[in-house]
Amino acid sequence: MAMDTRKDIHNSEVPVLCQSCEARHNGMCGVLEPSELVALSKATRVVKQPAGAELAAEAEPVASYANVMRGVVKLTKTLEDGRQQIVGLQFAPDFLGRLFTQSSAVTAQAASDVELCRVPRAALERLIAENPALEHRLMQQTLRELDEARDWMVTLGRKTAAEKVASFLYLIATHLDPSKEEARHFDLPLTRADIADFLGLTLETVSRQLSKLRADQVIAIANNRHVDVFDMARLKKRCG
Amino acid sequence: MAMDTRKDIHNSEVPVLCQSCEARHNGMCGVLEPSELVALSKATRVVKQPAGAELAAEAEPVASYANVMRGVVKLTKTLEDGRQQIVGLQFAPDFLGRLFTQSSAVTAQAASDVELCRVPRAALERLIAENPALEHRLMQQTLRELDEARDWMVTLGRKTAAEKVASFLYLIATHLDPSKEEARHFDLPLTRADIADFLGLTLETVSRQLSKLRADQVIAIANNRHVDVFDMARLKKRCG
DNA sequence: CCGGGGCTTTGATCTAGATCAAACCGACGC
DNA sequence: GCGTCGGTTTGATCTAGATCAAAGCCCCGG
Repeated sequence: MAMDTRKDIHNSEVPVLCQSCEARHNGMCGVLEPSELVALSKATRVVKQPAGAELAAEAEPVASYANVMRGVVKLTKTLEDGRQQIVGLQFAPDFLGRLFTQSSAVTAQAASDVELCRVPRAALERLIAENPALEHRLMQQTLRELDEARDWMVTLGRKTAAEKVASFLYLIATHLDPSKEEARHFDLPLTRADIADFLGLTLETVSRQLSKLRADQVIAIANNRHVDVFDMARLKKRCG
Repeated sequence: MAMDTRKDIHNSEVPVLCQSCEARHNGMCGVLEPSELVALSKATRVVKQPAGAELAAEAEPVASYANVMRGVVKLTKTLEDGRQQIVGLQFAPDFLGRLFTQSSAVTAQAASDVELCRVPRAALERLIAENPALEHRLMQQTLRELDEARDWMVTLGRKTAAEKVASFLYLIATHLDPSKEEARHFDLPLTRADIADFLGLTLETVSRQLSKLRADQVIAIANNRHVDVFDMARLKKRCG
């Protein structure tokens, strides 16, 4: 079909649900031809999940992959005695799931209310096998996630509590809204306890450090969740 | 060539250097046809580097990728004020390098004496573009590295010093010798200072915890570097 | 045989962040 | 309007691990 070579000029052949989807622009679906997208969309299902919903459990088989369309998903690992660590946050339009293995090594939980586009395992794996460009795109995201995980290892292993909290705020400011490079205003997608689990701290320490940033006029916080960053450069400097 | 379909039965067509190489068995070269291996081997070069040699610098362009053939490579990140974190260790036959980007996000340094098989950027990227199986294999390794990075985030964020040191020893016991699942005897590839940088501790704390494991008869240490694990199960239990 | 330089161990003290405890705040149901 | 409940803040105290300090060990070179 001649149109296939002009997929970026208009998208009349693209499924309605996909037309405004972030994954179509910056996510994995951007590499699919309209015909592939139509075929894939027959197998996908958009689902909404409330904050707190468990999307996949550590060491449990997962029947489907997903793209995050809206909201934030947290990936956690837990030691036998209950100590918990958040090992990653996924924002729209990130791909969600551990490719090529039956069960996930992490627990995935909705941090905020989320909207996911679920893709059955088999359908996606078939498409990957047929279309190397899709695997390439997913490889790119995986490499980015690995870079980010390693950055975070520095934060966990070598930064002070103050630097950790500043780093967290900066991470959210740069990742929450896919349309902005650095957002000055945003709602925190995590509770203080979750932030602590992401930073390797206690919730009391997180709260104290946020209070300090507020006292120092770097940020303002309204309703516990809403953050205004007065001076992004100053916040960045505090990241260590 | 009919032989191509029988590449696992014998390897008379495989370059001499590759025949006993770990990468040919468990590394990325395992997916290459003999003909591809011959072509690739024309561009590769085996190099030895002494412990401490810098193989790639953070934010500096890298001219080639490599496979680790022998020894251990440490990947580090450094904050402006000099605080350092080791964000990964690469053992034979791991692939070394950040695909699809000009410059590395980490510093790569030989932790022990190492032997590398260097592949020029362009040659490998061309081969990847031609052979999706190779990208698939590299994707598998990248996913495994991501899993390991996330496991380590739990260690960094939530474990005690004692658990961190035990976890490090267990990591080495399971990764250093590609032919063994769990080695009871091995030489530590890192100094106490490096171990500290990997665990987010000080070298004094590492030393104290090693002394404690020795006092508790979990391990013995000879010549600072050589470790004997008396009871692997007990070591594992101490990993938290 | 002696001296110096890495690396490591061990000891004494200090402190960032944990833990324990109490109060606060806003939302919600009754 | 009032109690209660999840999440948060703030305060007082405690402790794991950092920091500071001093040997010790091993290897190498003279």
